[in-house]
Amino acid sequence: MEDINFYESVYALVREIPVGRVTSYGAIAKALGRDGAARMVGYAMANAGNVRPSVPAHRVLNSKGELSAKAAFGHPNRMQELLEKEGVKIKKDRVVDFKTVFWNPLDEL
DNA sequence: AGTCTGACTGGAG
DNA sequence: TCTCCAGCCAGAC
Repeated sequence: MEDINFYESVYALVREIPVGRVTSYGAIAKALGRDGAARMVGYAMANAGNVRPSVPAHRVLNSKGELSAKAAFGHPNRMQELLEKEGVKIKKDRVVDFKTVFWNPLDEL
């Protein structure tokens, strides 16, 4: 994935996230060989809404498993609802059993 | 080329 | 478990 833009790489990887699983910005950055560019991943996701095909941005959380992006989903509970609909339990804006639901692109891709 | 910014991160208190 | 802080990187101006 070096022949395309950084953003496109991010979107492509995010689209690989299995339903019912989540990952972190840092994990994605590292998987793309840009360890430390976690902030950039988040910045790229901010534009995910305009990208086609759609990107399951709600499956990308910060390293603590918190829904740090919920504010960008229109309604504050939208992101949580999407995740719970896929089987991911949320408690106080945080994924329950984050370590278990966590999807590591470096391990499983 | 310089400066600012952000859906982040890991460590310290 | 929570808050604060400095370090990070690519893109927009």
